[in-house]
Amino acid sequence: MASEKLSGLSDSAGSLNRAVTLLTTIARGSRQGSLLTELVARSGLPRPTIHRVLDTLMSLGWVERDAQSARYNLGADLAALGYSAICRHPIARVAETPLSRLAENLDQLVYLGVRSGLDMVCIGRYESRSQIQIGRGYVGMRGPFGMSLSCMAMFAHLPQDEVNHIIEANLSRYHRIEGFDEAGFHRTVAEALRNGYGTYDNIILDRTTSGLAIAILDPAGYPIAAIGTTFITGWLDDAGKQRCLDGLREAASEIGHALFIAES
Amino acid sequence: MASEKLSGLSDSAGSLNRAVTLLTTIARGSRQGSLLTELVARSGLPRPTIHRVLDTLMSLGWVERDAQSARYNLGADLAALGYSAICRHPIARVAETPLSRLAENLDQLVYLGVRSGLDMVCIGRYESRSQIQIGRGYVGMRGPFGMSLSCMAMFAHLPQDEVNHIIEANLSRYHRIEGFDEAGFHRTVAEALRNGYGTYDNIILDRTTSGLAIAILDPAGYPIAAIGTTFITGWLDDAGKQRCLDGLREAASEIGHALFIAES
DNA sequence: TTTACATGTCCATTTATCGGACATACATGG
DNA sequence: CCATGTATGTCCGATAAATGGACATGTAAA
Repeated sequence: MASEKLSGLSDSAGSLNRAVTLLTTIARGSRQGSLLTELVARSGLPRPTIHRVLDTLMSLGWVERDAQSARYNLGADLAALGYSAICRHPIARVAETPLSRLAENLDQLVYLGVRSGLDMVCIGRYESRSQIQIGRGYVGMRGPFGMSLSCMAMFAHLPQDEVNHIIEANLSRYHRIEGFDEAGFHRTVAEALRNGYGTYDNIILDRTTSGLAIAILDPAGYPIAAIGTTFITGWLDDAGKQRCLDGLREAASEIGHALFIAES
Repeated sequence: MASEKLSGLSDSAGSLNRAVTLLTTIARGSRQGSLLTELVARSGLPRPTIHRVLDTLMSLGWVERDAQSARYNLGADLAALGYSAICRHPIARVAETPLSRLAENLDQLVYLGVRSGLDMVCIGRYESRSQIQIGRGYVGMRGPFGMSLSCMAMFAHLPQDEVNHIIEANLSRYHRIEGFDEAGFHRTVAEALRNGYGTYDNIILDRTTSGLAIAILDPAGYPIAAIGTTFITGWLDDAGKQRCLDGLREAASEIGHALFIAES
């Protein structure tokens, strides 16, 4: 248990790496923040080191600590920097219109997600007018890459090596999730690779919802994001699923064009 | 010239401080990113150090470099972390509804901004249905604190020491802005302190627009954000301005309540 | 060719990081 | 009341990393 490497790449630059590892670990935790002990367990770093780095990060405003709960959380200055970083990566802005429209047309919840290292981050959630919204994801939610619908769509376009590497590196994290079914997971991944899009039926976290997802590709064919939609299992027949797929494909293509053709 | 201290607080923890300074410097620059030389001039750090730290930040995905322009910019992984940081600071989410409504009621552009150290960061822009949108600000824009409308409203609620410190520390940055009028600036600040809200008439950057702003306070009375609205100078009479102020006050109070009373 | 500018790299010196070990605080329970 | 477990705070010598002056390269203008 514990002691994963978060980066997966470089090992240079000590304290900065430690800081990034810690911030990522906090981001992976609950929205209420994390206790120091939890960070020790999840990051695998020595406790005094975490303590020291967190002090530095707090003095920089990148980490805050709730007075009551003593939980560490991402700080306001990091959020402020986040706004600047986000506005230079226009994917969410470009996706806003087509995905809001799609959610309305399908009358279903639509998600937009990107990969960040070994994680999947939800960067958009578009609700329909229906009272019933299937899904508990929220913008900013971060989980192990592979555990959400959109990941399946991206697996279908990632090089096989990369898929294997991600799954292998994240397997211990998958197993920490209650009700994880490894055989079912591998079947779902294989199906995604075969279909070229992501499907999601009664696997992993949720036994009553299904979903479909399509990747957004850069000009080289590499998946940079994915959009997915969820519904209650059995509520859509094949024609309904096809309508979802068509809508997702159209939106993905529209977003890809806006990103790579309209750019400068 | 150049060589400002960005932090203003701590001097411990070498490389991490350097990294944060650099990221902030990049965020302060144009949306297209910054050349290494520009970062040298604006950050005041030695060039080899910047070069090295940027390499590290690039290996972490926190900084990217455009192949053509050779400009450094905030990276995708920093943006992803930004989503997580932002969703733990619910101000923008809470502000969405009241400020969209306000923009519609006033039929004017409404901004939401927060302070981050010596900078002001725009974290919300709410457009009316009018074809005429007065203002070039965008979400993620970062500038020296004191140069925008919302800062005036926050000055009115900051301790005098802090006001003086910010202005003194930023004065050289103000002067770098074309057309900066120091006397007019000080008059505007004094007026904000007297009124308790921010006004903005023909000063600083823009000679044709005016604005009004109100701070959002935490329970201790400390300003955590500000909302402002802009219009063409002379287009509003005193009654119109009063209507703006009332709307801003109401929205500020609503956001403050949602943040601090509804919270757990 | 010369001058100027932006960037890339080296490496001896300096300095901060590292983390095991120890200390504190506060529950719970026998 | 003390033993036990758990979460956190701090010290400090050994170690490893950051530092930045100096030099090198590539490129465009004079």
